[in-house]
Amino acid sequence: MRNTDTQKIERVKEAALKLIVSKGYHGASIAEIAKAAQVSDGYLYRHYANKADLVKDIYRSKLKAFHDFIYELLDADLPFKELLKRLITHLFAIAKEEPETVQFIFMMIHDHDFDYPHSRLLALRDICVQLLERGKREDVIGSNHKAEDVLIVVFSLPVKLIEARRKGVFTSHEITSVDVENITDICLNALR
Amino acid sequence: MRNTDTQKIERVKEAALKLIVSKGYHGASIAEIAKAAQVSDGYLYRHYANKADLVKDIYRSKLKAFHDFIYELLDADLPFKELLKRLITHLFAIAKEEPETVQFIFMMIHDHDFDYPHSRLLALRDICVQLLERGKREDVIGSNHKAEDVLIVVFSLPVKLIEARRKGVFTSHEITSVDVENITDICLNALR
Amino acid sequence: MRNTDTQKIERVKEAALKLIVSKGYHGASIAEIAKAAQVSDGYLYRHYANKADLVKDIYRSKLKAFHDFIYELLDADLPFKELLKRLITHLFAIAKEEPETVQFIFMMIHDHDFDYPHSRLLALRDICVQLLERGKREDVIGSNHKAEDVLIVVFSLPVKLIEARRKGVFTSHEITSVDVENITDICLNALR
Amino acid sequence: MRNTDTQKIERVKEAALKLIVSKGYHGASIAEIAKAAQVSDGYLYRHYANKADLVKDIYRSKLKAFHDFIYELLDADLPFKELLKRLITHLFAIAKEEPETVQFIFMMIHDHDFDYPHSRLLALRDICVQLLERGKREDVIGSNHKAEDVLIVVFSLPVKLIEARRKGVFTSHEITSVDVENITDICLNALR
DNA sequence: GATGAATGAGGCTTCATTCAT
DNA sequence: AATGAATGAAGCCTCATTCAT
Repeated sequence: MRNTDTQKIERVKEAALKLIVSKGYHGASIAEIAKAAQVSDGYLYRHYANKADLVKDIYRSKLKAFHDFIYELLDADLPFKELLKRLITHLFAIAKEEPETVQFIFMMIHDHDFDYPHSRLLALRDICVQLLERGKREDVIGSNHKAEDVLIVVFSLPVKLIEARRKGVFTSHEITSVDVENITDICLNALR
Repeated sequence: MRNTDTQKIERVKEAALKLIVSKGYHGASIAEIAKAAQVSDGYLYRHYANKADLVKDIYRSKLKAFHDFIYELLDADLPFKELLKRLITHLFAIAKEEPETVQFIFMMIHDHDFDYPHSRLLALRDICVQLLERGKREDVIGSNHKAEDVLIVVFSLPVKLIEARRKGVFTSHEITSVDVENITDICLNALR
Repeated sequence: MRNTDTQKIERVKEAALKLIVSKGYHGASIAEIAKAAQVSDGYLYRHYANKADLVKDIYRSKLKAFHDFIYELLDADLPFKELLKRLITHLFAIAKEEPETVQFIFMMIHDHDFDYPHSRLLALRDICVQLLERGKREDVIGSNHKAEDVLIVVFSLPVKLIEARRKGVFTSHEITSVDVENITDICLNALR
Repeated sequence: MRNTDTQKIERVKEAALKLIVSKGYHGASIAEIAKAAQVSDGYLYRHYANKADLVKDIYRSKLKAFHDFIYELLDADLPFKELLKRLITHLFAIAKEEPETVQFIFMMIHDHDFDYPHSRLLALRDICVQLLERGKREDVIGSNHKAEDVLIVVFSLPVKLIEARRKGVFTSHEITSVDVENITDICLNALR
């Protein structure tokens, strides 16, 4: 029962994410989400007060999953470059395996109706600070740099590549390990 | 008459942009846009076939204005670093003076209902290629880099800073000339 | 439940028919129809894709009910004249008991937006052919006549009387059995 | 000028009739009518108080033209059968040459928003009475018949044929002189 | 707990009509 | 006299949400 329940709500979240990415927040109706999740319309309202709440929950959990992954990386005792490479590899893997998730986060970030959750903001800050410290300790990040610089470099360059490829600005080739190396180097150079 | 007309439709475009940024495409109703522009609901439909058309027009024109500015920079015979600095300065100026415009473009880029106009894609490509050539000629961009790398670096780093400041990830300080220098240097390093 | 449901949708169809007759297709708004049927606006759209669909359904069902009645008459083994009399009596009865229905069908027939359903066209053809055969077999219809003549005579004369009375061209007296006799005779003469 | 004026308003009436027939009363917009008539939207309102007035005027004038034609026939001293034949020929001719006119009248007749003009009702009555008298005088109409019977027979049978052909109930062949003879005979038989 | 029928507010769009020019 | 830009009421339809079962 608890099991069924968890599966049901997971199906709802998955369906919501996919439909919102492909049709926008308002374009994805509760009826459609419920149908795709093989759940009744009313079922949603036993778990969430309204549509926005459902979306916020998905947003929060996706961000958390990403941050959790980074914390795991930080816990493993890796050289900075290796850490960065794995982080970028992970980002590209998500973009490949569940491109809707990346799209979804992009959409939410730019939708004023959905604030970036404060707890996530704190986590993001913390992550950047830790990365900066690691980088400086290993002398791969210049002493003049701040945590904000890390944020800007590490969390925008890989993401911009994903976007550029999806849009086919120059090419639509799948992202490969060559790209990982390239982006990692660019990031390292940027922060030198 | 012609004058009034131009002002009216400009008010509509401005109101639409602002409301869409603050409430999303679907959240900004025609009624609200028209009211904010002090225009009747029907007025819109004398100029655009529908709501999407209005938005596409704004999107296209904002992108074009940005690309036009860059082309002007390219035409002026500036050293690469100076060119880059001015480009970044311009981006920050827009973000400061009309933050909604930047937000609007972000939203559109991530909204599947609104394709990036093909003509703009070509312009963007062309701009990156020209920047790459300039950079290589002056030996400030490494010979291993491609136009895509320029795109990723030049068009994501400054923009990410704008976003980080707006969200107050680390600070909400206004962006200053110090930041311009900093971001310019990071970009140059990134492409070395 | 099922019961309520059927009643509801019947109320909608009835209200739609009446309002369309009195105000025309475009004159009868969904809001008005729904209100008259004591149903919400949205209710309609759980049963029909749109307004036109609702109207088509009513149109089709009214024509079918009429054709079904004639088929029953044809199945009963009546002399041609008696058959004709009953058909005409039925038409007048409908015109008296539910004048809107007759009006509705007239309106639909002359509205280019609503095609005469093909299945009904075939039924009408079939009915005329059967009537012709019967009449010829009993020698009350001249051998020179075609099914089209039957159509023209049987389905226009009674209907034109209904219309003339409704408009009060000569009189607005209710249609009586005397009229039935009269019209029947005129029809029989016409096809002799 | 007067000339131009008359032409203009005639163009408007013609455009209105055609558009109303093909798209319905509400489907034909003033803008479209004005455009088709190469006239400004506002021009209509210098001649008619509103859209309905324009339509009423067209309706009235089309009916009048038809009645005038019949009065001319009545004035010519023709045998009843010849008179009837010419009337029917005329009806078919209109149906062929300007089918929209016939359609238009049908639509108006069944549209409760547009009353049959009283003056036309009187004319129609008068016409039927005169036809009845003629027929009786020549002994081709039975003494038992009333003016209403004439109305029903003469004004519904030919019209129903036109409709049947247009809809292709049995055939879509153009109406020919053979049909004229046939319908004339049927009418005469009907009134014997 | 779960459903899904029903609601009705609100969205986009059309178009008859007005009126300044 | 004639225009046509502008209006805004009103129409059709969608969909988040509720609630009886």
